[in-house]
Amino acid sequence: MSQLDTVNRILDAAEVLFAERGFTETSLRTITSTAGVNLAAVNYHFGSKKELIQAVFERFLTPFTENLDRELNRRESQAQLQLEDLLQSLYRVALAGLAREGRDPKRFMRLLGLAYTQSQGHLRRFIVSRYGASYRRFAGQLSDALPQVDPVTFYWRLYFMLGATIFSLSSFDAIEAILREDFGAESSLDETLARLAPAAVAMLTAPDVGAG
Amino acid sequence: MSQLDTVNRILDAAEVLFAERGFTETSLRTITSTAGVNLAAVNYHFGSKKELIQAVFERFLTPFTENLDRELNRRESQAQLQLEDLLQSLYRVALAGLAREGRDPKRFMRLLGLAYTQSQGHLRRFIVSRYGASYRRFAGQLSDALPQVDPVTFYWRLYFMLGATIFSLSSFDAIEAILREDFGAESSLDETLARLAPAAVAMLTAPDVGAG
DNA sequence: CATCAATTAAAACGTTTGTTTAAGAGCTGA
DNA sequence: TCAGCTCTTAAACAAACGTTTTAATTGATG
Repeated sequence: MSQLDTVNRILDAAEVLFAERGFTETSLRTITSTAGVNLAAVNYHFGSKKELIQAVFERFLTPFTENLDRELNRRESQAQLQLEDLLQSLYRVALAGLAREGRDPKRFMRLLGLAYTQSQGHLRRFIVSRYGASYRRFAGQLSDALPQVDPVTFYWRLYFMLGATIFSLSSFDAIEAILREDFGAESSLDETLARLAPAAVAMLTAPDVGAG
Repeated sequence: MSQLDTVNRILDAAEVLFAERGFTETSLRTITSTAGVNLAAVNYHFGSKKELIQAVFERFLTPFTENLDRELNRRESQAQLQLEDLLQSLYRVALAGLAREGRDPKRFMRLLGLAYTQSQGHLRRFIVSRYGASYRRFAGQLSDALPQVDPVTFYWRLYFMLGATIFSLSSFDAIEAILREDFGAESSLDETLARLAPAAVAMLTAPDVGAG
């Protein structure tokens, strides 16, 4: 087993277990025994548990933001500012790009949800410093497509949209199971994104009552 | 110090610390030293850490659902099915009711977010079994106010709405700090709810493209 | 084949965790 | 006043945690 094997086996196991249980609830012993490697391998290859967590996110977020940036470049050169298209860029191009590389987009959203809600200060700092530029660029193009919306209102709605997206997609399997039981209706991720995009657009473009 | 004092001091400390750090990241020793009581008091009065977590939620959710049920009763007797009013019931009556009883609605939303995202199976079961009826009743009235929306679409949008609400309100302080820095605009919870309600309405009533 | 660095392995480290125990204190009612 | 119950206290428990150490093993290079 080469070094690269060991590192990837650890990342694979950690990614699945973190998404299932959270960071604190997943011990290094569970990760290493699932991966079939020695306990000390984590500290040897990654340094610490914190750095392993960051590495798991790096493996997800780097291709994701690369896909997103490519799409934002394409859009910028064409000066298109269609709102629904922009969300489709986020939802389809970036997520489908992940899927094409063999990474589960649902697991990605689940991890992203954890990054927001589990109070891991180091992780938030890591993500902001590493991927904050792409996020601000996307938010900027989104804001440009909504010139009629007051900036403060826009940013609140951006967080509403993020919440709706991260929350529902990170709990996708649970919600899907409930709907399947109650309505016998199977839902795919693509189908859910096709529901989410127009709902998000409606929320972003709602008449601004100008609270405050 | 009476027994009731000890119990309440523990609940007060646990509520704040859980909301700040999460369940696993908060030790019983931190809770009891913050509360100024003996370590063993938690196991004596509550039985275990899990039951303490449930007790914290019970103290929040019981008055919240009571307020909500009262409002739903009032609406049912009047046969009003105005969508925006219904959300205002949830947002203002229930949350403002909490505030009137001295309980911080922001902390409540933060805890509710944790309940969804931190994988505490026992807590989810506790909440569903105890407060599921009120939730289904609210969802039912909301569904009745949207007769034109396909049931499966409705339920997905319900989760989108829950996500937007829980996510943005549970991170209220963090978001507010960012907006204050970037725009110098202070945001109150009431103001944010006044932004959230119409955004949620717009999302729920968006044209149903009928995905699937 | 011998050498040397990189990697793996097993074991132990010191902390921290939730929980339990056993003794003490404080109050109540007879 | 004293028995009896409730509650608090201090101490200890075993288990689990992340990390470190030291030795064995591997694989490439001279």
